[in-house]
Amino acid sequence: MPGDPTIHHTSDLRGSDGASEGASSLVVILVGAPGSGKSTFCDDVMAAARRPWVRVCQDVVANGKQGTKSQCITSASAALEEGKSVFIDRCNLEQEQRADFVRLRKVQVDVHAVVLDLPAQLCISRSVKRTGHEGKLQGGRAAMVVNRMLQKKELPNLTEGFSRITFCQNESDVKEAVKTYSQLGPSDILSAGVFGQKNKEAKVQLGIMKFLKKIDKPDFDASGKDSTPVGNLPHDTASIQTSVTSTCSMELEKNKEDLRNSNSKCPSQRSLIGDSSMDFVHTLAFPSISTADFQFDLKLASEIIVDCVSDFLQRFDNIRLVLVDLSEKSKILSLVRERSANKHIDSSKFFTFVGDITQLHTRGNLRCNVIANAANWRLKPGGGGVNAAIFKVAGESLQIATKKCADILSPGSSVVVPLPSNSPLHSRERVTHVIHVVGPNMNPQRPNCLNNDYVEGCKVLRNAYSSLFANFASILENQSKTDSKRHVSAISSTHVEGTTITSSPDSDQMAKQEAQSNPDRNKKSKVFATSGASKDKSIVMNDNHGHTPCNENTGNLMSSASLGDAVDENRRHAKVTKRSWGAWAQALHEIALNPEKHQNVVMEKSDDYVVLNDMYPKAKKHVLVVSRLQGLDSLSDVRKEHLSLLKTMHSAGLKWTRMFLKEDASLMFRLGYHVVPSMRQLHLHVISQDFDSPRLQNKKHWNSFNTSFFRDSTDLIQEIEKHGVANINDDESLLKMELRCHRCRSAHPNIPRLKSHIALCKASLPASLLDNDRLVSASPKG
DNA sequence: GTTCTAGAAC
DNA sequence: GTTCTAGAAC
Repeated sequence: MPGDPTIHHTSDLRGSDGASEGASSLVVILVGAPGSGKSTFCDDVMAAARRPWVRVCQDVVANGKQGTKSQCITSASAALEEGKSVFIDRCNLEQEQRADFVRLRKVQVDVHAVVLDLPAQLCISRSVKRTGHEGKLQGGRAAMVVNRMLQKKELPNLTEGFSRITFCQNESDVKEAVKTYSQLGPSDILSAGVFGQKNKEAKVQLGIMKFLKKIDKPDFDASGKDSTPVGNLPHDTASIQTSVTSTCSMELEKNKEDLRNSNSKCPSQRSLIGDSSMDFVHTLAFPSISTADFQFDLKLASEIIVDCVSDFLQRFDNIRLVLVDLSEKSKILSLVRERSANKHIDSSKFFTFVGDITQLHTRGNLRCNVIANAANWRLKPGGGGVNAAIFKVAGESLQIATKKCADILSPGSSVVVPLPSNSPLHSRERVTHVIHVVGPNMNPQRPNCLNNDYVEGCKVLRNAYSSLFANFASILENQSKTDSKRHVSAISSTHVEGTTITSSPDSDQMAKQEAQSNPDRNKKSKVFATSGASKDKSIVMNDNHGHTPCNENTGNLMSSASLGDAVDENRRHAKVTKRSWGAWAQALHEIALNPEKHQNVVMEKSDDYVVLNDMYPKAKKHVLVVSRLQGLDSLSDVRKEHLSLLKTMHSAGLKWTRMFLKEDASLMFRLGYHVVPSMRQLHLHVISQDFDSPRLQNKKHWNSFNTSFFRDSTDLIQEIEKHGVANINDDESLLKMELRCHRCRSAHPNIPRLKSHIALCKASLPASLLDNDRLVSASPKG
């Protein structure tokens, strides 16, 4: 072990004796300045490794070229999926730079840090001397860069989410660490904690790791009661090493399954979550999401439920999850029971329950402090089923409390609402929190259903449960913080050692405390499920993505709400609220309404539309067909009555493509609309697919034409014919997606590189563009 | 929509 | 140090 190579090294490296179901993968985040030897460390470990490793290096992640952080995350996730362990080989000197990689942690995936904290002088001299460095950082300027970076250095801390941190401060430390990791067999597990840190002053905060059950509590008394306030945890590295390699810890890691099934075997196994009295177990009761009104396939749903439950239970002790349904004959309950038994899930931690979720305590004699609601996207009472029942029993106070937390909820996400104590659900049923969840809709009788797209549906349903459980955990975490604060204050005021606080705080009080510890929680927000593999939905749930309030942007509200009676609601809503447009967004509106004043730019004019060149073309050919109908500003305003206008505009666009193709037969075109237009007045983009233009300058430009932010005119016409309204996903995070070539789908770190690539890429455009006449070219379907 | 610019990343 | 992004202002 670095710093003290002999201590605990043998016990440090332990096999799991085949007890675990599968090998645990590792994410090892290297932390160090350029020249600290990160790549060499990876190479040395991988040369002698006893498990499969993948090195993810930002300098080469994009097909051998420098890539982006999100590409690194994608690449790391892919390696983990394959059961490989991953080195994150980038500087990672600041906490923020590490955070996204720490989020790769999940069941069967631990995240470690290896800090190559070598003398700055050494790093600099190595950086200056080297040649052919992947990151092109070498020679004279290296010294300055390394110095600057080291000034910002933030050494990693367990509270960031690492289960193990190894500090290396000299070559022999590095050698030891290389040995430790290279000897790690496929199912071996390294013990948790901080190793090799010389600085005794360094604070070690273990609260979060305890919460995540990733490390043992370093100190507990013989009675097994948690008597050590966080502030009293040993800061001395040696004592941490001793505690994490105790017999109890060995058992814990050797056979997690056995220990999960028995709280009594190892006192330290008891989680410190929430209620410190052991007679109450935090319990979340939840209905099956999406399988009633939204008609999600029961078998698939049962698989997802059990998988998500199983994942979650591996992380937490002293909690219970209960799936509730009204009828004994419930198919979903029996499917879940069957699958759960097959997966050997501890039935004391997860079980099904027949009864009314609003009367579990009084009628069912089942104490559940948190219940989930299968909510609608508007978070409104009414409708039917569980949602109506919960709002009815909880009374108006739940509506008010909900309004304080969120406006709307998108499928796949959830929001926690602390239940005021005056709610009957709180006083009678002892429920302190309701978590509203929205799942995917598979019911064709409802607008915007997923049309049997079970790939997307399963993804959304998984997200819904992950979000629900993570939010349940967040309640416990907040309560745990509250308890631990109280605990500390109790000890300091009375000096009675070992006192445990058994009172459960009033939820109003707790809500206030929560608001203090998490200011965003009570912020009124829309809650959107984020898309993109790099984001961990289960971690950030109450994320306000910066969308404008509903009354300022009808379009935004409309299509983000893609469920149930969203369309009707928006029609009503659209009548009373209109999006406001900035002065700069009025240009097309002005031209469309007064084309005679703009003869210099108008190339064609009819009663229905005008055609003009886009003032800032994003390709060789880029024209706009602008509707002249007043009040029709964007796709979200389009209804069946506009169908013929849309068709007329499409024909006009096609006419112009034919003219362009006569000039240059190699061009290919798409005709479509931006889901959220920047300029007022409905306008159709006719754009050649070369994207060869100096005006294409940023990510937003690219993604607005190369993600589902761009909707093909033909598809929209079809949708409006069928449903009377366009099915649009206006998630503006689409505009921030990684940059991918529209031909070969390769990812690129920035716009200049993407542009160099697309200038050369000879791959065909995706086959999907050949469907439904989305692509217009000189030789049809070519 | 663009332009400007601070600051992130290396 | 340079390159590039992303947010503010218009």
